[in-house]
Amino acid sequence: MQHYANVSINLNQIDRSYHYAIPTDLLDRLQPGALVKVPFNKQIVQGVVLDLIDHPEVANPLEVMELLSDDTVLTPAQLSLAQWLAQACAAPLGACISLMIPSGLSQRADLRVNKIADPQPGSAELSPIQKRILKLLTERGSLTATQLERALPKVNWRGSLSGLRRQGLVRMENYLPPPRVSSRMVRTLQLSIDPRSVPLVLDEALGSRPETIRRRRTVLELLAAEPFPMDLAWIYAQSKASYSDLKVLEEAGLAHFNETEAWRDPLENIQAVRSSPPQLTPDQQAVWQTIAPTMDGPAGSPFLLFGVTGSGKTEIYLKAVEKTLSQGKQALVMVPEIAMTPQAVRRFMARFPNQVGLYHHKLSEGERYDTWRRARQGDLKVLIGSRSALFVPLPDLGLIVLDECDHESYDETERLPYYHAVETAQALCQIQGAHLLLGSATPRVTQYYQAVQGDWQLLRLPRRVLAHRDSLMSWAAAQKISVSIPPEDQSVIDLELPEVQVVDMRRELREGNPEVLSRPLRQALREVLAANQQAILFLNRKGTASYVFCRECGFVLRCPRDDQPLAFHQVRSALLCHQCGYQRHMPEKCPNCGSRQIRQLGLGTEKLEELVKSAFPQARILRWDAETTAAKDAHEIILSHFSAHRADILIGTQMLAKGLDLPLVTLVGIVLAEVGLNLPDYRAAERTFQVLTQVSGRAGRGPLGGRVILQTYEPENYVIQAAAEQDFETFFTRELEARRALEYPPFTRLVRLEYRHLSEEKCEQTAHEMAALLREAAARLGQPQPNLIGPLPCYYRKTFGTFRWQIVLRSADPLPLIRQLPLRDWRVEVDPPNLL
DNA sequence: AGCACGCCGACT
DNA sequence: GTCGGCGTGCTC
Repeated sequence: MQHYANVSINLNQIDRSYHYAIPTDLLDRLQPGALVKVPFNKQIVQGVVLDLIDHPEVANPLEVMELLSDDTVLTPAQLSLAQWLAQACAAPLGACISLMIPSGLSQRADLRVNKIADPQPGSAELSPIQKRILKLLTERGSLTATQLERALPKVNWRGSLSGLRRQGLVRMENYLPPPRVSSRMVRTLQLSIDPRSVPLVLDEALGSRPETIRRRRTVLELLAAEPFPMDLAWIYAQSKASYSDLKVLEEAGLAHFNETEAWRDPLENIQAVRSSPPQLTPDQQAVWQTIAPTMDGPAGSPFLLFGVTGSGKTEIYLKAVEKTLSQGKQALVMVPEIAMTPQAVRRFMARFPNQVGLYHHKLSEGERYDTWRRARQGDLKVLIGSRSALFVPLPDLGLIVLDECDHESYDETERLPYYHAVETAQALCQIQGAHLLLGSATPRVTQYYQAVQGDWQLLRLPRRVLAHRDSLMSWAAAQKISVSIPPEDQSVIDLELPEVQVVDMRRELREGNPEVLSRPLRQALREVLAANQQAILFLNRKGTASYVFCRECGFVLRCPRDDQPLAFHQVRSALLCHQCGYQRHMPEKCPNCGSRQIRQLGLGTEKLEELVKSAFPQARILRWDAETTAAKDAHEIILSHFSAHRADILIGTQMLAKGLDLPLVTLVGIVLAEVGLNLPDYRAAERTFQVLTQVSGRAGRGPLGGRVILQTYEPENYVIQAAAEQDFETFFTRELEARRALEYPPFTRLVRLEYRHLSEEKCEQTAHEMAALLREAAARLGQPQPNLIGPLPCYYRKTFGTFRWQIVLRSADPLPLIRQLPLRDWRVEVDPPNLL
């Protein structure tokens, strides 16, 4: 019998597990994955049993205090996934396990403080803080750490408390507060007799007054018609009966009360009409014929479904899910920004009624808890969610669909572990033997590289499908417009990509137009307004801040050593290369053409709105960016206003790239295409290409067609040109060569080490010490000198008053080296999504 | 994470 | 002189 448990502590920074003795009453109830309460360094905390062991590594381990879950909280697959995550992300195991505990169940240690004596007149004087604490305790009785924190913000009350305890004035007690969620139970009533004997029940058994007898008989008939226990609320609504009526039926032995669990379901009030699969287009047919036979066999390499928005990827997802369900397995469907895209959920609900669950961080704790339990029981066959849905247990997982796999919301950047949903999904599929289907209109360079290398299987849906004939006709009728529709026999209509016109802004300036809006864009806007159609103006705000370029010739100031754009640093009034640390003064004149028109970019959406307003005073303008969407539901409000044609021009940032079909939009104006391209980051080119093609795709989503006007100071740049041609292959080939030359992924792997501190000197010093440790560790491992970028200040050098410095390590296999380092207080990102 | 311990500057 | 700031080490 194994009398000890190896327990992972559910605290974010704990990087190892600890051994505890199992008390006899728990000996046969503890198993790997169980949630337990344990003492830990004078605290009481939550932990998860990793495994049961015979011999503890310390002499007299403390005992497990309590089993907190009847069932295990983590499935075996989840335990494996947590261990994989800890390795892959170089993150503490505790943080990885915490991800998989539904937030309502997770408990944090708390402190309760009680006053046990009044200060004696003769004894030592109390400090001001101690007096305040005692006063609070006298007024309010016992206080928890949370309450003290609220009452005494920014005060070190913990330190003062220990003094009070030494004097015997207060008692402190560590405890674990109860979980915040539990199952919601509803009372039900069920027939105790055979339904066929209900008509035989005598009136006398039901009561004395005819009215009462009728009410109670109605209840019996209701129950007889329904073989399952019935909610009391449902009975009341249908029968006018009251609780006392039901009680009488119970006492007469005709029915009995029961309790069943009521699921809190975020999809409860969403209507979806059941729909059957449409006929596949020939392209879809071809793709499906590759996927379907593979899905009959064991899981192999992932599929990458490469197709522009509107090319019909979702129908393939639906087919794959359908096949998974027919094999008796569960499917996980991951969608970025799920909270903002109810239409995707509706489509799955319509195809798989009553089998779909929804999971994302905006749900209530109760909804998440119930969805988690239904998924674990195998009740839910399809789970749709954001990246956090990866950590919902699906014991019979057969398929993961990951839509728009290039999307940045699949990278966790806020808190530990800094994981990537695509790689994590891949690991989970491997653990559970499930198939993986990725989809993207604009895959990342690293992702497409995997596909061309053959690690992933590439599938293409090259054409945009406009719409099915019927829905198109009804839309046109509703808008009171006439559309020309191709011949009768085509039920599906292909849609051409919009035409893109590149406007050279240097030429505009030379020819006497110094404005932000070029003459062709103004003209196009005039035409759109005259035709009562809609336009979108796009300005990529990311990176508008600080690169320096010449308006005369388009020249961007770059590092002479490695060609990275130089960033302008206000404080030092200097230009700095974030790749190698090269530094120089801001020049007076353009080094390329001698013009004095050299400046850093300073245009935002707000300024743009102002310019457009004065140029087109009659137009109704909406602005859509981080500022105007701060309020709750602002996204939907702005979008619905615009799609209802209550505005003519929508001005916005990258948010515009995604979103609804807007068929009345016939013009997309890209105000300055190369913004973002000049951020000092290795993925700047691919992000710019992605956002430009996505925004261009907003034009011409309807039968009215559409066009794109792309303004730029760098019309020769390969990213701009490829985006204008919507030519992914050319972009990919050129970008891959650039990555190879600069030793960036996919040719190396990166690890970003970031240090934050209030003092910049401290940052700089600590970063240099760490760089030295890195070199020592490499030598110890017998590796060549590590390939480092930095130590350097981050591009966003100061955020919320703290300074940031970073070291980037480039290596084919950086993890063994990273594991050698004392990285407490450092932020460690393996395969960082950016280097800013 | 949070607690103890030990070292330092600021103020009674 | 001590209060309370913070850096460091440890938790079965």
